[in-house]
Amino acid sequence: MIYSTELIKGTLKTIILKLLKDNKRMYGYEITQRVKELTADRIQLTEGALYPTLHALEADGILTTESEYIGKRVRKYYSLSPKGNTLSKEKISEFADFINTMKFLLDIKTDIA
Amino acid sequence: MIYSTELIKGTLKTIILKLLKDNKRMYGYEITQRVKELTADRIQLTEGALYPTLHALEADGILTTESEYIGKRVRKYYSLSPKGNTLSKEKISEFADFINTMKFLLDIKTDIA
DNA sequence: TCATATACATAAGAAACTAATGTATTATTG
DNA sequence: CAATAATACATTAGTTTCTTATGTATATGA
Repeated sequence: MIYSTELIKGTLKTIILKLLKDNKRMYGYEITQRVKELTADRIQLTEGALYPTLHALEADGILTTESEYIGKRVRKYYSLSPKGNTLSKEKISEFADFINTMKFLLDIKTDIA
Repeated sequence: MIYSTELIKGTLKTIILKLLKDNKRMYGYEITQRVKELTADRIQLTEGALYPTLHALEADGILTTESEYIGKRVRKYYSLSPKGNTLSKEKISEFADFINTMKFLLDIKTDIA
């Protein structure tokens, strides 16, 4: 199943914050690949959405960056700031709560598997 | 918990289609009240989002309408067309699938209650 | 060597929302 | 019975956030 784009909207920040919570530091391209892999291609982040969001999170003091050269190519690593660490937890639990509300509203049964 | 607006984005159509699937016919204001009630005020649809969406769904042949006078006031009832009935099922199962993907991605445990 | 993958970035336009405003009727309550 | 809140529709300006396209450059594999 490929999700309609409208459905994924609003989840990008949460996804980024979750991955960085688990991985200490990641670079943009790596994030796109990891999400693709973890969701069996169901969610494919586009660069046009990802990079501006990363820049905004950095500007807000939620992410910090370190740039490194890999050969001649720059790679920009992102990490959670303390503020970002807090926000990460908040966003994930907000989404967990949202799931429960929507499951009730849409009368969706949990799979027992 | 009050959800961040970005989170609810993209779920409006699905919510409308689910309510109309269960209720045969409903009017706009009724939909806002029902959602508020069913979610314990967690999701509050705004009229500026709801009415244009209802109009768009009608224009797409997904919803049909009947206007009735209640006293001197017009009330506009919406119902699912056959096409809308199909779409309703699709949207709900798409969201159910999306929930599972996100639960896995964010490592969210299902509540056993 | 040619195509694909890696890796960053921006920018125009579209979609979908918020917040505000507008109009009008009906019900409640002090 | 006057004022307020609730009911019920609708639109619009502006914002956010995305898509799609484009741009630049290096690295890899066939």
